[in-house]
Amino acid sequence: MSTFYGTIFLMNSKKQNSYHHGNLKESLLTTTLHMVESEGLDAITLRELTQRLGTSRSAVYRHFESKEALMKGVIEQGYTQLDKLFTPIFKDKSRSVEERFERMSRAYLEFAMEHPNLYRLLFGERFREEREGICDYRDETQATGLYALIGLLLEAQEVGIVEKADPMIQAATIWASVHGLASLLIDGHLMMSDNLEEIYRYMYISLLKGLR
Amino acid sequence: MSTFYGTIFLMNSKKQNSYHHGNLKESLLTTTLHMVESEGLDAITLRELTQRLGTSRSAVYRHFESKEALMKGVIEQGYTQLDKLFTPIFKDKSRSVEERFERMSRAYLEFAMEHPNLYRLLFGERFREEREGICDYRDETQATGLYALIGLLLEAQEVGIVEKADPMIQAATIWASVHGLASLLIDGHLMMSDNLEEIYRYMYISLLKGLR
DNA sequence: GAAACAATGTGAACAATGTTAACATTTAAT
DNA sequence: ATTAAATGTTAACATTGTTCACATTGTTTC
Repeated sequence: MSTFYGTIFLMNSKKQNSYHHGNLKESLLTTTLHMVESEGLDAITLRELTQRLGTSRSAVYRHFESKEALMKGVIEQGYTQLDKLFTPIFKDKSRSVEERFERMSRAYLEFAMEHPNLYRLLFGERFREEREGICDYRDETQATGLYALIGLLLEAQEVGIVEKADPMIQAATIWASVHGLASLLIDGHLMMSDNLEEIYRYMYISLLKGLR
Repeated sequence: MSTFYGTIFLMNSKKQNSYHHGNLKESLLTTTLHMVESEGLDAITLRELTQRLGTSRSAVYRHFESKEALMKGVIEQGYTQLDKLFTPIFKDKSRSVEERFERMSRAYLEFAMEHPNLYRLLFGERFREEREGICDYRDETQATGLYALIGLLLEAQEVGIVEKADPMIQAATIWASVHGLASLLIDGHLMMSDNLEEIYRYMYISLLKGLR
């Protein structure tokens, strides 16, 4: 995912010998996201963050009410990145429904495993309040949540590879499976990295089989 | 789950007018578990904890190397409680395999929803290191992890309601589904408490259907 | 262009947290 | 009874997020 953060270093560097940073708010969001990804949620301290940007701690409070408000902004950025990653897969009408399904679940799991810290930020136990209003699965414009999955399910129902039933409930079923596997893996509950592919295949196949 | 903590109040109260507490280590573990359950992980501070027990903060360090070591002890207690809850369901040979399956998954989900904070402590993102060595699914004596589920799956394969395949992988598939649903629910990703029963039923049925 | 104002950044302080070290008290062992 | 070990206390420390008074820069208004 090098494309995600390609512009970081330009944005982070403070304008030389200037009192004002220039675009501190943006830099704060981007750098925090970067730090979360590479070092985890616990590594985020305002001191470390502002030190990297060459500003003082209290400068943060000119742009965000609190650290949590900053994190809320970072979460928003994270979901945007997710959308950018997933929307093309969902909307790629050149591929069959089956293919899109397969690619979708794979991409989801891969994202979780390649960016465990970011995944925990977006879907984990912390920042539940900060997430409110950001990740609404009923928002049609968001591919992140359940909504895009529902569209795909409706197509799948037409093609006949998924039984006709409430797509919302089917989407929840699928999301639960994939999110559950991702969570168990990145949080160290399933220590089976050797046969991960096997597990994934079995889960994916039996998942579709169960929905047929 | 009132039975869990029936003895707390006796154990927590300090021996009157005595320098030594009596059983501080036990009280620390029990009270912390209680606090986690009722107020969440963030509410656990050594100050609040020791104040409730009538001791000083630093007394904790006579029994635990650090706060994290204390939490590790609490996690151990939590898994013990889970085992006590689940083992009878697993081993109740008076019931059919189907019944035990159904009761098991229900009990798991109910536990997560009734004790979300405790569930997060045991299975969430935090305390991954502290969990190490405690929750090993390969330990035959633990009903908590995958092992008991594997036993049940072998029975189910005999009866014919589950196809013959690697039970470890099947167990991972089931656990992922149930854990995924539980996590999404308690962390506010599925705001559908009204039709929760419907979702659960659909997921459970399609899960079994997929494994057949 | 100068003055007034808003936006943004700084430095010193604060309270809350986990942790440690030196000392006190009780219990157990010899 | 004396000594040693176990257990608890007090005072301090470093780290964290946060706030407040002040400084600097950018923008608007006349």
